[in-house]
Amino acid sequence: MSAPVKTLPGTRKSAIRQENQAHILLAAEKVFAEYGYKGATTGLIAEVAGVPKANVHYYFGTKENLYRHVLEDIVATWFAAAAEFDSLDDPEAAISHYVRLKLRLSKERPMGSKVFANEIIHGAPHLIGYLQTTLRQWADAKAAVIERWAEQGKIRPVDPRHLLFMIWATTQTYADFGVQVRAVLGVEELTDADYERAAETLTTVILRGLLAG
Amino acid sequence: MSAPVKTLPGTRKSAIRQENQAHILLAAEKVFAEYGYKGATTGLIAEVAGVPKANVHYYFGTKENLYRHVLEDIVATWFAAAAEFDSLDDPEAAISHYVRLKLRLSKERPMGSKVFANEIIHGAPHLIGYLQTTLRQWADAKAAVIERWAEQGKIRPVDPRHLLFMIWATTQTYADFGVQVRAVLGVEELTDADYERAAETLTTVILRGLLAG
DNA sequence: TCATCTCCTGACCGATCGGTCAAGATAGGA
DNA sequence: TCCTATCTTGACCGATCGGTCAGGAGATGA
Repeated sequence: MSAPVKTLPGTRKSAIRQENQAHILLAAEKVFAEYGYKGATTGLIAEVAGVPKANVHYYFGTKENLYRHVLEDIVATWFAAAAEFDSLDDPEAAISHYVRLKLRLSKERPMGSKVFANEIIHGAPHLIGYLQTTLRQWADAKAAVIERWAEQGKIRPVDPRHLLFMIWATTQTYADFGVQVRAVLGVEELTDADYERAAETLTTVILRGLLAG
Repeated sequence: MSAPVKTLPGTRKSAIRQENQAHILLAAEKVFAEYGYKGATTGLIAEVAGVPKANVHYYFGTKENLYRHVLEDIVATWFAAAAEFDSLDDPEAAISHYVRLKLRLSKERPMGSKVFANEIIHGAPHLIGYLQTTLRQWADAKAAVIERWAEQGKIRPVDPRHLLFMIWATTQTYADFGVQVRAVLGVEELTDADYERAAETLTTVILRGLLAG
């Protein structure tokens, strides 16, 4: 009776609401990854999720808002994973661990990686703030750790940020450019052994490239 | 009077035709890179090219056909560049040369790289044949060269294809993920010095990781 | 000069998409 | 049981987009 504020109904989290939102989010991640933001249609997302199109708009309002939720979900997952980087003092263990972690994310959540890649390629209109604040600070912190390793003689001097780009690029390529990887390897799908081989190659080359002596 | 075949008029290359097509292709590469295939509109491409929308369709027929031309242009450029890889017997010179070459392409033709990346991320519907034939054969040939290096003791044994993925990913990330790179480095635009620093880091880490001893 | 291509372009069309809406179905606490 | 908030859905709408077309403007060679 008081203020008829135009919010999405049901801010409270009913069981039905939570479950439907989760289904739609999962379908949206898949469709956004496969067709891009513009190419994805709310109708197709609804179809994949197994609900009428109006239902998608009932729960998320606009396509833009749904996309934002998908992005936030991905960023949160990745950021949680990134927290494990500096838990170790030993560069060999830390980098090896981080590379394998990122590689596992590429394998288990390729759709999320593709949505993120798409967003960045197109200028990161929704994530530019995140890149310039949170991610940059995170990278600064990691760079400090890497530089300390160099000072302590644990690794050779290296530009820490370019090293980070290197790790990100080499691990995410197995998700984002999966089709190319499969074509070159001549396989239908990457097996656990393929991923292990990738992890072995990446960690070996990078660590040998970094470690002193 | 004979066969009224429905082809695009003027297969002959008039000066006007060539110039207009070049303008439109350039604009299309930019718009496709920025907005993706679906997100790009023929109207915007026309506006960027400085011609009426009908003119775009006059020269290229469909959006799909225009996109195909843009892709072919990019693939041709990249493939021409790739030919320089095995011109050298020395792994250090060959890899260093190839990395710097790819990095220069990322710097000078980032839009093309983005269009290509977009195509691959979305499953490469137009390039799957190219990936499975031309690119795969090229990669096989390069893999043989790399394996010979290992047999000759010039480098340590390494999976040659994963090494290629590594080089591709680390160099192209400076074009495709340019926004992220700039945000982390805290700069408005990458300078020649930034690219030199990237080249130095990449070649150093990879070569130290590869070379024996 | 005339004929005949090629080029140019505003106006238009059908299809599709994001989003709305009204009305019915359902669930659950009092 | 009844009431109310939430959920569900087909039908619909305005906007936008790819593509078409008719007809005028230029160019070119005979």
